[in-house]
Amino acid sequence: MEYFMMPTEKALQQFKKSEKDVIGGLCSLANIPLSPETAQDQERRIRREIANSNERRRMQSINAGFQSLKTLLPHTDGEKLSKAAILQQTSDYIFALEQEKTQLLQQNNQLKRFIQEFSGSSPKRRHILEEEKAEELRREMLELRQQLDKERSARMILEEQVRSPAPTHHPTVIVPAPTLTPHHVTVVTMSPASNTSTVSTSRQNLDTIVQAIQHIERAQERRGSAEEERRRAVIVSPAHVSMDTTGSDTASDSEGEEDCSMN
DNA sequence: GAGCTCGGAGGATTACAAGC
DNA sequence: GCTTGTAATCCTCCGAGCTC
Repeated sequence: MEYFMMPTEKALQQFKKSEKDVIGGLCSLANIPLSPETAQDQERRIRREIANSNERRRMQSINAGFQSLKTLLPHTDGEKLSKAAILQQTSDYIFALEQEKTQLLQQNNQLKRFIQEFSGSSPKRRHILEEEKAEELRREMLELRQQLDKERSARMILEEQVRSPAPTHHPTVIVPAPTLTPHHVTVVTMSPASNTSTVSTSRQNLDTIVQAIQHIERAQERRGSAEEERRRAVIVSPAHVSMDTTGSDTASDSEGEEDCSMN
């Protein structure tokens, strides 16, 4: 088919060449002495044959390589694969093997660490573990401090509400300040928001009340005086509170001391 | 310069779809 | 089911370029 599409000149050239080959071959078979030109052609033909043979061998080695590659591929027994497919699948297979290798190395390292941890720790290792523990404690302290700051600011807001002139109808607890100054009191009010706000706010309020009660109990133990108890820790109405607290310098002065009471 | 490698051209073979 | 056209793949040949 493609032969007929070939340019006429080329076809003719090829035909002439093969004709020469045939003639040369016949002459050599018949021991007919060749003209100098034909001998040259024959030499060329021999060279060509050698080159072709080499090319065949090269192709055979390439194909052998492809076959050996194919045998290394998984699940290719009897499956027909082109050279391109063999190359592609080989590439994929190598990639998959490398992934698997990486995964296995990671597992190996994990197991090594595990064994090291459980096979008696060296002083150095112990030191490292202690450092880690200390770091963990530092983190916990930091978290507690942040939580404390939050609670403090929440309480400041509450105190601000207490100091405001508008009367509130929420239960208020006056907590004796844990200081030596006898007239300092801390006012803790259930905020109106506690009814509608989030659970965390209610929890904060509840915690504050509990802490206030504990404070009172401690104060009672310390002072032992019934009269002082009555004066320093009373549950009063909101109107009372606003009157009492506005007169005192509690809110601002007790700020630093609350840290101790809260902690 | 001989040998080797590479790329292009052409032919053979095979698989598959479409038309009858 | 058979024929035909087509695409894909492989092999061989050949010339050109590179290496030792």
